[in-house]
Amino acid sequence: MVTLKSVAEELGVSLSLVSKVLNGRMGTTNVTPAKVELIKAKAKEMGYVKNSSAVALLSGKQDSIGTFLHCSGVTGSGIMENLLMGISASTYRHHKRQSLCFYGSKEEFLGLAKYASRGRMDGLLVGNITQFVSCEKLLEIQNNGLPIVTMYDRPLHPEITNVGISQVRVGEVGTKHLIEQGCRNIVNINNMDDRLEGYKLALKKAGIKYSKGNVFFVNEHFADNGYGSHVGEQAVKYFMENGVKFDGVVTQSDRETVGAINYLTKIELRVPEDVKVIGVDNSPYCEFMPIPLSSVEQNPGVQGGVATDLLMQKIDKQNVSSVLIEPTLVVRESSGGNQD
Amino acid sequence: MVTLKSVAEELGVSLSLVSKVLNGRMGTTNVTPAKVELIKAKAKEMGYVKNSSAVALLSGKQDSIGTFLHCSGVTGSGIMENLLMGISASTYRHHKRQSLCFYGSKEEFLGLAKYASRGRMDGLLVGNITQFVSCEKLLEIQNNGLPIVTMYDRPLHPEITNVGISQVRVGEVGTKHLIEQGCRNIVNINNMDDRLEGYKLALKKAGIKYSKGNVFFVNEHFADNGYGSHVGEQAVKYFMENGVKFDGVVTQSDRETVGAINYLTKIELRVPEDVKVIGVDNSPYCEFMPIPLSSVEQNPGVQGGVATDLLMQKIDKQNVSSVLIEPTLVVRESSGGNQD
DNA sequence: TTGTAGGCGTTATCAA
DNA sequence: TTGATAACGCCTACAA
Repeated sequence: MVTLKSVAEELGVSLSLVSKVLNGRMGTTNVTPAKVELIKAKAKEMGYVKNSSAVALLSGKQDSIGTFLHCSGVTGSGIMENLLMGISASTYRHHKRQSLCFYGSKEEFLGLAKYASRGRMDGLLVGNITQFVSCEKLLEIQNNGLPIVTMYDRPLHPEITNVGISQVRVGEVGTKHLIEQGCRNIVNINNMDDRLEGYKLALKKAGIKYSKGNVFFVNEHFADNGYGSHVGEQAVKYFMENGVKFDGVVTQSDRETVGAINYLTKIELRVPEDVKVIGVDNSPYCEFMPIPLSSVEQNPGVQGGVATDLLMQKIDKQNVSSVLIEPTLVVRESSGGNQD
Repeated sequence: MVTLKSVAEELGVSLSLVSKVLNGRMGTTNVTPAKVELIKAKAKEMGYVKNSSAVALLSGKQDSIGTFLHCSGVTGSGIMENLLMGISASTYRHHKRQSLCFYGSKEEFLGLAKYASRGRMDGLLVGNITQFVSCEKLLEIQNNGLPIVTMYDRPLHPEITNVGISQVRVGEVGTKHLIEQGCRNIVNINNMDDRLEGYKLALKKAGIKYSKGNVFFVNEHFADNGYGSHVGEQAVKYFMENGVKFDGVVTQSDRETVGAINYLTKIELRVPEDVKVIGVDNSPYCEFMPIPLSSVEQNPGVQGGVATDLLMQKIDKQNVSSVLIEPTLVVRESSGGNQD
């Protein structure tokens, strides 16, 4: 390994001179410019690179943040890719490195948690979905001096900074859009209280009465949390069989939207002419589906970036508080937005 | 920060004793079992975690590998997610950490390259697409003692170990499948020599004559490399307008498959009855499209895992050579596989 | 059975 | 203008 010492010996100068020259720390004095160039050239020639462990040991800073993500997520939605890109871009901006780990079970999470300390990283980002995370463990880690920022829908604990997506707004934005598109009987596929609240809010603001019969509560029909296309399909089927009249469907994922549209098409209802549909995630496939899908974009990239920025501030001992990211409406054909 | 020293002082014992106890290195001698427990308990109570910088400095091992990925990729295909999962799982198995960085330009790549050395990581994984990568730089890094494994279709250089996907096989597997499904006039959307070779190979093995007119060479029609749904659409349109008769289409992505099917549907050709279509990537949306898509899965997760395993071997000074991963056929309705 | 010393590569301070 | 030295936290060999 090429060290400062080896460069210095090669040139017959002292180690500390090489260090100063390479770091541009020569104080007010002048080293011979020729010597400076010589040293720099030699270091480059030998392929010298600073040993980050030594720097970290000395400075007490790792220049690295840890990222623990639950490995699931709605595959194909682009959420994880975008989240990672957002984190990566911010990390790069702050000249830090990112140490990424996935976990799939509580054991794996606790296994990772062992390494979460100042001796290994300057801060920790935890996110994707709350499953398997131990709030006590995170508090313990933070109390041991490692700043943490989580990326969940809502904060796990008042003392742990969180960057979430406003799920109330997710529900509201989609519903509001369909209302503006002329829908008056909007059904909702739901498995999240906040989104239901947003749905109700939008209806209320438009003076439309809320009816419980217009909501398909996923957990009453499926063991899992839904989000798959089969849920969209079943929900629409359920509404039809129960004689619920509707001209709009607010789903909770793009997959559900696909399922809903597949079923509507099968029973010869036209989208968006007869029924308008909007989903959540703005998945990449939205734009090239036979009927392009309108969707509420949750902006995971922004979430990752903001979370990283906040973590950097926390590392710098600044006070930060939890944040909610606003979702964005993306209008395409399934809600009658872009017909030509 | 909790250090060995602080634990030792708290207990009034020596630092080295704590070190020995926590590492289970007490040799043949016996420390009082009670004392061992006491030390362990105290360390846990104080939240002691080994300082990885200090260990790395001492051992010369970072216990960390770097991953440099180009940030593009076919969004929504799940390739990047799966690649990362594969790398992550293997990294975890080897008790290493993964330092992830994305780059989008040559400058960014070279910016990352500066940090690629033994003083920061034990090895380096580079992949996704070859764009902006400097082969000379990688060679320089490797010559400076950092083992590298790339994840590209083909090796950049004989001295840099590569884990690729056999693109010849990708072309062959899809074509062969359509032949087995009864197709005899198979057209091909193409922008990759290896896949074209695979396409020809499959035809040859089946005794079907290759005709250049059956291939839509993407670069003759588009400035970019294609892979989007518009390419599939245009390609099918092109074949129709040129009077090419076909009963099967081998595309080079699932997006192209969607575009092709969209166009075929528009001109009232039925998939898979009249025309069978197969794509590449086995993207998550394949299974819930109105017509579920058959696809050739490139197994990026396996690629990432194998690349990481090989890198670990390289780090251990073992000789390794480049590897090609076999693609896998996934049959669904678009090729007439799963009709019910 | 327990404690001490040296060194990993770097930087900052102080001395020459 | 340049060089020597201590310190960061840990581990290993060796001394007591």
